[in-house]
Parts: sequence; C-alpha cells; structure tokens
Amino acid sequence: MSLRAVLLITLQREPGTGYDILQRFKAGLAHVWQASHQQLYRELDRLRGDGLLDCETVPQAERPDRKVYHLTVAGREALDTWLAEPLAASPVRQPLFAKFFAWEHWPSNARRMELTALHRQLTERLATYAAIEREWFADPQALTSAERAPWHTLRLGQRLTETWQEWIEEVLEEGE
Amino acid sequence: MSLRAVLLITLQREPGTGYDILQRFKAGLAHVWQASHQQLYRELDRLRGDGLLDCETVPQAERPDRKVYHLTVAGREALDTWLAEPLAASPVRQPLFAKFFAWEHWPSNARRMELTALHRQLTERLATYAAIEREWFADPQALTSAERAPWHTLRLGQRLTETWQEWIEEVLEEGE
DNA sequence: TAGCCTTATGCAACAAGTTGCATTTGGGTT
DNA sequence: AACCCAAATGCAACTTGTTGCATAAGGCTA
Repeated sequence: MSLRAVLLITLQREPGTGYDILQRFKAGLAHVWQASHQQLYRELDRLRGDGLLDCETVPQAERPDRKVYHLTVAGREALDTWLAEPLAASPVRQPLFAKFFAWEHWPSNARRMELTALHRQLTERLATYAAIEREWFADPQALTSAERAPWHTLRLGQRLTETWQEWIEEVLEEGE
Repeated sequence: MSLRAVLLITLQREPGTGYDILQRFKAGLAHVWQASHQQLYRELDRLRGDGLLDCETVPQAERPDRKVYHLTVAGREALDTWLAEPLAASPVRQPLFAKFFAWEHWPSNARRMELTALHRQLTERLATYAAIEREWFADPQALTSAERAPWHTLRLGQRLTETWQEWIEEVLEEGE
C-alpha cells in the first residue's frame, strides 16, 4: 500500500502530526497524494503499531494534544525497501471515458456542462501548479538535484493537465 | 460507484455474461476500465438484486451455465441519471511522484530501471491503442458521431501516454 | 448570541477492491 | 500420464478508502 510509503517519505523529510501532513497534502503535494484526515490518523496509528513510526505527545494548552510522528530505524528500512522495488501498475478507471461509450444517451447539454466544468477545474489546477512553482522552484537550476526532483513531478502534472485541456477543447469544438 | 455505471453501459450496448465483460475490458476497453472477475460477478449479482439488471441462465453442455445479463427499465433509468450528473473528481494518488520526493534515498540504478521499465510498458500500451484504432476506427470520418465518440477516448489515451514517455525521457537524460 | 471556521484527534459502519481458493470439462503440451 | 490453459462461475477473508459522527476551545461573522 502506497499511502504508508507516502507517509514515511513526508515524515522522513520532516516529522509532524497527522494534521500537519494533511496540510502538506492540501498545499504542495496536491498533485502527488490526497487523503482524508481519517485515513491519515488511522494509518499513522497502524504504522506506529508496526514499529515503523514513533511519536511524542506534545500537550497544548486548551487544545487536543499534538502527536508528532517520526521514523524509527525500521521505518527507514521499510522506506528503502519500498523505494528499491518498482511499483505495481495501477488499474485503469476512467468513468468519463465510459460516458463516451454511451454517447447517444448522454444529453448534449449535460455533456457540454460537464466538459466545460472539468476544463475550468483544470485551469484552476494549473494556477495552483504555477503558484507552487513560483514559491518553491523559482530557479530550478540553482537547486541540487535532490531539491529539484519534485519539480519534475510538477512539470509532468502541468503537461498532463494541458493535454487534457486541449482534448476537451477539441471534443467541445466537434460539438454535435 | 462508477463500476456499476460502466457495467450498465457495456450491457446496454450488448447483453452478456460476466466473462464476456471481462474479455471486453481486456480488449478494447483496457484504457477505460479494468476489474477482476470477482468484482464483476459480485457486482452483477448486486445489480440484479437491486433490479437494475435481469439475467437469463443459458445451460451449456458440460460447462457451467452462462448467465446472460441485460438492463431492466430501472437499469436504463439509473444509467440516464448517472449520465446526466457530472462525475466527482477522483483523488490524486501518484506513488511514482512520491519517490521523487525521496530522491536522495532512491538508488539511481533502481530509478533508472523503474523508469525504463515504465517507458517500455507505455510503448506496449501505445501499440495496443494503435491496434484498436486500426480495427475499429480505420476511417473515423465515415462513422456517426456516436460511433466515433469512443475514438476520442483512445486519442486522449494516446496523447497522455506520449506525454508520460517524453517526460520519462527527459528525467532519464538529466540523469543523476 | 447563534452559528461557522480552525486546530487536533478519533470511532464505527460501510463501500470498494484484492487475494486466495474452489469447481468442472475439454483441449493442448511435455 | 501429468500438467497447464480456457471457459464459466463463485465464496470467504482481507485491505483500502469513504461517510457520518463526536469532542473541545477560541476566534470570527451575521
């Protein structure tokens, strides 16, 4: 399961709480991973149960305690193992494509609305990418290769999004 | 849940058994949906329980009976409802991207192997797309718009795959 | 002052997807 | 003769992800 590995990576970069990780997912990691807080808290607890993480409880005045997680040696080893072996191919699931196979039953106004709404969402996504790029990768050549690596993922995200948008435009133009 | 809708669409196009659908998924629908036979059989049974499908059991000499499913009126209505409402955005999960965030712990030979293997898989995928295109969409302009619609999904699949490949090449060139 | 947002965590129930195993017969391979 | 593959279906147990709800305090807004 990749969520575990993603948690190990984010905590290896910097220890933090479930809430912290959720914020990172929402901000700079939005094109990498998304998960609900329930999933995070449950999985962090399991990782601790399996000895891959450990946590220190930091009491706070008038607020719930913060549980700051960090990797154990076993966690670090598990991460290395995961990195060394190639990922399994993820199954294809494209519900939007399925609609194209029911073209004659898909009302054309619903179609137009759905595609334009998606196009708009993709534009917002590109704006988010641009903001992240400005903030973190203003001058990629000035960074070390490890620092620059995440920038590659951002660039692919951008290009895939653009490819989607161009396709939507073509489909909309063809109309019917 | 989209699997239900995908089943309704495929059976609306032509009634069939779980096994039939599995073959369709493996062949022309591979870039749209993938599911295991267990998932299909269970879901078909549930759809029948919910009154969206009905089936005729066709006994076969010396083989398990074939259960040929087809849509009921309720199934047709459920499909129309699903088509009319826009899809929810699917959560982002890119485990490969996560590895880029652990660049310094990702052994460079493992990295090269993983990326080249992925590139090869994408080449195979493109070959599959080309084969489907030759067989079904030799002359897209000669088809009705409903017949041509699935061709769009194939074209986006191709372009996304090409975008991925170009990106992999760039990352590999940049090297360590 | 009533209601929502943020911080911070969690349980319980459910839905979706995976993995392992099982059946039955004919055909092809080693 | 022994083994695997294809056709065709299914159960059981498990993992992963979603949804709904709950707590608790302070700050902001209508």
